[in-house]
Amino acid sequence: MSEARGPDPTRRSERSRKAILSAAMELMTESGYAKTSIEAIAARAGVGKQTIYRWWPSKAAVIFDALLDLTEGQQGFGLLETGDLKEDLKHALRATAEELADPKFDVSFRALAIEIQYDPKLAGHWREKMLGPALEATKERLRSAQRSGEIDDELDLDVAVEMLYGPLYHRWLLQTAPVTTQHADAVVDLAMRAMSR
Amino acid sequence: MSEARGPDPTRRSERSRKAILSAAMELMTESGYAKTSIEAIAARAGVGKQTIYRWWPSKAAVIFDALLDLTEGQQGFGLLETGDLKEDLKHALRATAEELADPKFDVSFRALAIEIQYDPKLAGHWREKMLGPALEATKERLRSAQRSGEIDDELDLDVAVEMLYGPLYHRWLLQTAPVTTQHADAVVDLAMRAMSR
Amino acid sequence: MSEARGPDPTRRSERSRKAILSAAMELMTESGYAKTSIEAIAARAGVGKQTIYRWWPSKAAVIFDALLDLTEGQQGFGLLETGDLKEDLKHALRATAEELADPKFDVSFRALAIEIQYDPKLAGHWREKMLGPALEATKERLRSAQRSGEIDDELDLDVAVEMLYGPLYHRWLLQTAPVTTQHADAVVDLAMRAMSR
Amino acid sequence: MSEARGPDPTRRSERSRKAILSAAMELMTESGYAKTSIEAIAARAGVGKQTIYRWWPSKAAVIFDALLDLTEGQQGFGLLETGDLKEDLKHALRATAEELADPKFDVSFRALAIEIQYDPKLAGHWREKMLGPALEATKERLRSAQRSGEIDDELDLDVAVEMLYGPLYHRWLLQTAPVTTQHADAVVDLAMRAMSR
DNA sequence: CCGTAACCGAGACGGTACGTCCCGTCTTCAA
DNA sequence: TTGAAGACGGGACGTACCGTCTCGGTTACGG
Repeated sequence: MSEARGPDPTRRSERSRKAILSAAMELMTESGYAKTSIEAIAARAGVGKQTIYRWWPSKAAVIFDALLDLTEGQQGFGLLETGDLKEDLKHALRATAEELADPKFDVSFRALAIEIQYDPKLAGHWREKMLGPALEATKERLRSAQRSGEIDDELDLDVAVEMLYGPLYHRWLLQTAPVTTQHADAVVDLAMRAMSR
Repeated sequence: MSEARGPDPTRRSERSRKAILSAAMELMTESGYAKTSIEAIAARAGVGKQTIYRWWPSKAAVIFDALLDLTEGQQGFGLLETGDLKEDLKHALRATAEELADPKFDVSFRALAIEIQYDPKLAGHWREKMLGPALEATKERLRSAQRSGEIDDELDLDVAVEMLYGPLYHRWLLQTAPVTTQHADAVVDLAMRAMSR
Repeated sequence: MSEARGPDPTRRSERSRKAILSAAMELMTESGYAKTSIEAIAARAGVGKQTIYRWWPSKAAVIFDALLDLTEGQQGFGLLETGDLKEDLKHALRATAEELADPKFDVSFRALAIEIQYDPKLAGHWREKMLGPALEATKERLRSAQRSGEIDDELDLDVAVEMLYGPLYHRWLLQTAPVTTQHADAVVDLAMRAMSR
Repeated sequence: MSEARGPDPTRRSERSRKAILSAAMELMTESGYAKTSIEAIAARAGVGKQTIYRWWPSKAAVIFDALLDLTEGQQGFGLLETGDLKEDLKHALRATAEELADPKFDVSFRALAIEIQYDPKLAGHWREKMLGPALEATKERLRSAQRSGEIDDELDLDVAVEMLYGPLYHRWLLQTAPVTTQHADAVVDLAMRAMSR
């Protein structure tokens, strides 16, 4: 999010960047998105407001970077390829379920899910950096399963991926029931029946 | 949302109620949730701010009622029961897809999906009045299909319902692709393979 | 200064008005004009900033009203008419000298003397309400002295008045020497020599 | 104003000094004192902010130097000594009147007249370099007139000088009427009546 | 049929946060 | 080492809304 043209990125203070990102995350979990003001982030981070406005175009962009920072260092997005498709998918979906159940993630993720409605640039970053990798990796694993004959090779993989992750997001978004690893397992078991042959 | 204790509902001005709700909807589609202020709604509706605060506890509650008002008069939530399960499900999911693709719905629905995070009372109404009926109706249709032997009667119907609606919401929420009736059909076709026998 | 068109003056809070004016005066004497921010006035007065901006167009306008409030209730501007012109003038100039020497007055008066440069509306009020009355009263006293033959009736009274007050303001503005009642007396004594016959 | 201890004056860039001073003057006449920020002066002069802060302690000090620069090269402050006191005084006062009527001078002079209230060091320079010379020269001319018997040798020359310049400054400061050479003449004519014998 | 108690429109109030401008300091790099 | 450039922590600007409050006016009901 931080590629603004004006200021000189080589002179950027890494110290401030980190302080801002972690102050943002703290405030999000403590008080939620609406009450997390730029002013409060700046104060908590011990930084001038301008230093935030210089490098990020909006509160949402700060949260986005903070969330990326949090995710970073996590697994390399590639799915396991143990030979057992069902287990590999369960592994992936359990990770997603845990993320969605983690309050740190939950609050920020949900907030960004709205903001992308109004901010096309943010929406792009969101798709490319936030969701794309995991979804693409899953699709790739399914492609490999098609090659090995485990699943139907006529299958529309986009819909298949949605059938895997969709139920989790449905539960999470609409708060109809808690998102758990058991639920993830149940989803994979059922989805496999649709994909087989 | 309008059951607050203090004021006397019998003396409530229906004229103001309607003006507020439609002003709210207008502003939401014109400018989005964040910029739709109570002040602006009051001004647009030709109403004092207090008249809003008297009857609704928050902006989200106003939007919620406005959205309900919009949905109202739509189909009676019960699913068709033509004997052809696949067609009945397609009918239902196409309706949902069209709603999600409708900007009027989109903006408000998405906004409320965040707010329920912070407002448990709203979350309750949301589940009961907004989502519950359609989801429950679908579950009921699946139960009837179990009874008639069309689908597996060991099936976990909660997960089955999520497998139907989840892919639509996934696409819509994450903006990975447009939500269309064709997509709804594809989802039903695939999900049927998981539910059969 | 407070005749702005927008807000309804009948609903104005007298309590706030007074609090603002005296907070402004306090801060002026404590910290000077530059450091007297609207924000600080509002905070000290226990008032929202908007309440200041609603009724005054600028910081200078607030100070102006505060200064007027201070002056108000003072002598009725009319000069004494004891029959002894020299004594009457000394009475008037001593009062002016005391004002100029009073820090409360000094700070605000000097600040306004700049601001009128940029704000024609303020300049008008300044001439009409702040300076005009005293100057006009002095001129009137001189006119009466002309009628009674005490002073030359060819005299240009505008210049005569300036010759009385000018030396005091010169000293005060340029800080060349302290402004005292003794100085006022000396000025009157000398000026009388120019006006006589 | 430019004698700060730290930096080495022999290495100072004359180019920058001039650019800063004239940028300051330009901005003062274009936008007034309040809107003439150090940042704007630096930008207009094509100079880093530090170069200003290195050599001047405050915005007022820059303006002061800029104003001195402007005055410099003007008449050598000494009053004419033609033998005709009245004409010599008129010559001097007309010059002052023209200065006060010149917008370039007006804006800066007025601004400094406030600042000296808060900055004793500046006040000193102001008295010594800005006002002192002209006032002292006038006093000297009056002394010479006392010696030649043209005017009363009991006269308090400080008050006499104030009686000459005071009316001009009074008009200028309080904006009661325009300051013109005609006015200067009228003042001298009247003041001469007080000083004679 | 006449108070009187409510809702209503309007909007002033004490506040919080916005996004911007500028302060004065500090750091980097070129000449 | 000076100077151009500009990032930094910070303070104030003037504006937009927040949610509460008070003000007339206008129904509409109970004595």
